[in-house]
Amino acid sequence: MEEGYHQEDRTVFDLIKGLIKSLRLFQNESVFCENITFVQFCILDYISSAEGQLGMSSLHSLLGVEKSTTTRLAAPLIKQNLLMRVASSKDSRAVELKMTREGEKVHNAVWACMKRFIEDCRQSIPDTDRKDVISSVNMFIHSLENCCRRDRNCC
Amino acid sequence: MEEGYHQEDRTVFDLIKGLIKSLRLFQNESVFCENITFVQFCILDYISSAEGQLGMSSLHSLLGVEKSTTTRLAAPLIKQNLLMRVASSKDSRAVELKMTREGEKVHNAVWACMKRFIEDCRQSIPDTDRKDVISSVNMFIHSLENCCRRDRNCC
DNA sequence: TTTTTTAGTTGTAAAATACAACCAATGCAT
DNA sequence: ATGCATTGGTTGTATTTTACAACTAAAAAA
Repeated sequence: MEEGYHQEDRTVFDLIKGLIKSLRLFQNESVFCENITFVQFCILDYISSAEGQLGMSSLHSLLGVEKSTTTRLAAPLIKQNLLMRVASSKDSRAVELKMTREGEKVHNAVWACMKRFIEDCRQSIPDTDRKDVISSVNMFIHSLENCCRRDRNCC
Repeated sequence: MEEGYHQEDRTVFDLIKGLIKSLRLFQNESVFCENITFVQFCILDYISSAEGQLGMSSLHSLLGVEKSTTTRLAAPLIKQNLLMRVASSKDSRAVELKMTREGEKVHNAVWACMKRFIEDCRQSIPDTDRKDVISSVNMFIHSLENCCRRDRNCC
């Protein structure tokens, strides 16, 4: 009983290592596509999904990083004129990020590129398993997030 | 048909974003546990699994990073006397990393800590779904790796 | 009205990561 | 045996992500 659980602990850890390794392609720090990084593309994508405008604090929640990190991640996109900062009408402390016309173009171009990669992924998974895979990966993500939320005195 | 595929592209991309977000806890750059980072722990773990000794080029394959990165990642572990460099008997260019007694202690301590986290993860997933989840996440990892291997002129 | 919380920026700093360049050892082709 | 290609690994250089602390000002709560 104890032995079986031990083995499964190892299996879960191997999954985590495997995921980190295979997802590293996306988190590669060098320029990813159209002169932006993968995380920067994610930002454009979140804003695109929010009808072209999103508050910094919403964005920081979506990204799951510190507020300071969100400021730094958005800065190159503002500099490249893919996003613009807009004062919030509701709270004068707050800033909203708005997609520019240029930002839409870059978002679309990178998404077109991304789709080719995703289609390859999809084709690697048999049709019959696909829904199970999607459902199970979501379940795994939620279990990871569950654990991240708990108080810990270590790790 | 086209519409359905489009929607599924989005779903896969959302999975990738979700995974990157939830795995970020591990890749947090601050010290993770026992004065080492998560990736450094992975290195100790790979070496532990290889009976305490592993070549640099094997390690760089397992990690999925550039050789230069492997050198940098191992350096703090050598400095902290958790690993030691050993010349290869087969190829005088090659270096092998050997676990020290201290390294074993740290590896065991961090693994004990890691197990608590993994047990939480495991408990979040219903018993009935667990094997499916493990199998499906593995399938997803393999499909990502499949795509990473293909030649690309972009991304 | 006062205190607490929140929004976001900036200073500072660390870790991971890559590419180029390099040197020497090994493997391969002739 | 010789010459060329490949491999093993390091170092220089540089970028991105990321966090914590400190700060200011606005909003919310007591």
